[in-house]
Amino acid sequence: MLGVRHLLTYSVDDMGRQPCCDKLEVKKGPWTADEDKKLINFLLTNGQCCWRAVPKLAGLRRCGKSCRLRWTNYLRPDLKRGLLTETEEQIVIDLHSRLGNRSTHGLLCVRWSMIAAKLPGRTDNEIKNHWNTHIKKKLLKMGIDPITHEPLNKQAASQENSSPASQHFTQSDNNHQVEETDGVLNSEENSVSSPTGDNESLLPDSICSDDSLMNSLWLDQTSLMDALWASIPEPDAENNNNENDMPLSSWEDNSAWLLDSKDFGVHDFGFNCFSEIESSTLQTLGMEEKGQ
DNA sequence: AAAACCAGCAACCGCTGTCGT
DNA sequence: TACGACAGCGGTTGCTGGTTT
Repeated sequence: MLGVRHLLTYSVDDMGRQPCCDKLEVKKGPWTADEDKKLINFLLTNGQCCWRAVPKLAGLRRCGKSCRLRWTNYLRPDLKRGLLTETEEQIVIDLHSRLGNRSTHGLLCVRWSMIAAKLPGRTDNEIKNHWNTHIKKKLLKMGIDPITHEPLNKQAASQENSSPASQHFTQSDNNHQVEETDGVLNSEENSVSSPTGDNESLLPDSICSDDSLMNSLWLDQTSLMDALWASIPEPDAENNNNENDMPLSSWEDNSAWLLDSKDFGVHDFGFNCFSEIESSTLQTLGMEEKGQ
């Protein structure tokens, strides 16, 4: 880290928070194949380091943040490409029902990163996009509110009653309805793992306004989540019947999309064999991070 | 054939948490 | 303890390609 950081020219005048990049000279918009090539070459050679220094060192006129995003969401070799499978979708829906709408100040807040962590090769951005474009509509079509995961008709009825407290007690019933309707969600698990109700929106105002109580609820759920995640199978293990979803055993397998890329070839990156890089790169990444 | 509309996705923006000094 | 740098996260935007009129 220090090795890279000393390359940056800070001065006393720089005191105060700097913008993450020089807005005037930074390029925005879609990445070109050449930029991708530079970034990949740099990261494979040097490993991930201080992102702010990456564009400078890699010869890119990009914001460090932009480089990180491009790498993590698109260029990372261990990414899966293509649409989410049915199994993956189900996991996303299930986790969303438990993690979604977690809010500290009444703001919508979905833990996409936590969901993504359970889907190897998928990024939070990808899952978020897939949710907004596909799953949301799917659920609405099925008559399920994508935010609360309650059946829409039931929600409308409870809204008519306009009693927030009454919503809290409809959760387990709703889960059963979901199972009866489509069989997608395992409602028994849902109800067991969410004894307190998952969504703040389902809780009475009096409870939501009680910080200490909400904290304890959250802590309970956190431990529950640990147990839950341990019980969730890795999607790959289940998807063997799907030809598009064969388990990818190695970096090389996961990089198939790179080999197929029409924009640039493997040799453009300056290396010939991904498998050689797989171990060395990962080692480098780890060592570089430690060494910084 | 052209314009309007729509859906999907990549990328950006702003905020927050963490770490180092 | 305060402050700045940085990485990471989630919501939003805007571009692009496809479809409909």
